[in-house]
Amino acid sequence: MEENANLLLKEIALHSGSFEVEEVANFANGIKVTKIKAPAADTTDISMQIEDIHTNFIRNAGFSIKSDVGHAPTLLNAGLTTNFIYKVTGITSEQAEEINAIDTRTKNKDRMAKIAEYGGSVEYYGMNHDGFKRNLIMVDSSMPEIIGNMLLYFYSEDVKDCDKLVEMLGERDPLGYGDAMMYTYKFKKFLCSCALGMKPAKPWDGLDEANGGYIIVKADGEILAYHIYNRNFFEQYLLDNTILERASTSRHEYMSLYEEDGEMFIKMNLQVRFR
DNA sequence: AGGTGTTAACCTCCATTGTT
DNA sequence: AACAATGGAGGTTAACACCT
Repeated sequence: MEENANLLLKEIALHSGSFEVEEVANFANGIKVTKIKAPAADTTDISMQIEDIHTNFIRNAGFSIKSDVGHAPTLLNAGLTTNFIYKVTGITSEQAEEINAIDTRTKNKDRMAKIAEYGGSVEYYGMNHDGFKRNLIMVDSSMPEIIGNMLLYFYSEDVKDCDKLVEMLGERDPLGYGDAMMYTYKFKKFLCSCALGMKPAKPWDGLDEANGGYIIVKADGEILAYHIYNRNFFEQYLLDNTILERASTSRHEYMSLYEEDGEMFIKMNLQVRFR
């Protein structure tokens, strides 16, 4: 086991992209491992029996494994479901057409900049998918608005670190709490929910699927576990190590101005990745 | 110290794969 | 067909060593 694990780690570090390691594949087949990942719908990658030495309490717990050896993994994947809708005022149809035509490599940023240049203002309006909205409301009734504002900062001001974005929320206080802590606390709950099994489109029951926590494989192969028992540490880890990402605009159909009932809107997409 | 070329890391955007 | 998860191409930026 150890020999093959080390070999595989070495090979992964050596290659980029997809490749085959025949020796390890043969070994895996030999120990009756034919699938190398859990089904996409499962958050739990591995089940372990945890024994508490203080209470002798033994239980089975599911852990989710995230690896930094290859590409940075995602915490929440983008989809049409993760689009947020914004109302845009102060932009004419002609200007909108011009803005939509911007097709630079950094078109997200550039289009937002152009809207600002033309004196347009963008304001959170709603969510694209009622199912995801429901799930967010389950975490916190203000979550759609909180994340909606956060996304707006991300796309218009080019700040992507979650911890910085939460700080900005605290300073600007879009929901009028008068208390910056509120945003940090609530957003951590959101990240935690994602980590433990909440998916955008699937109605969430609020129960933790990966009820053990996370196992993180660092880039050098070192393994560390975040147990949900230390929930505060776990949540802090998530906040400190995640960024928002711009997913494909064509694929997820966002970042284009469009008119509906004489009013103008734009969609922005949410995707969270580890850094 | 300041300029310059090279390399590595990071980003952005898009694609693929497997599942339901 | 929609969704979740992850891979990958290729450009941009930062870091570094080297030279003047």
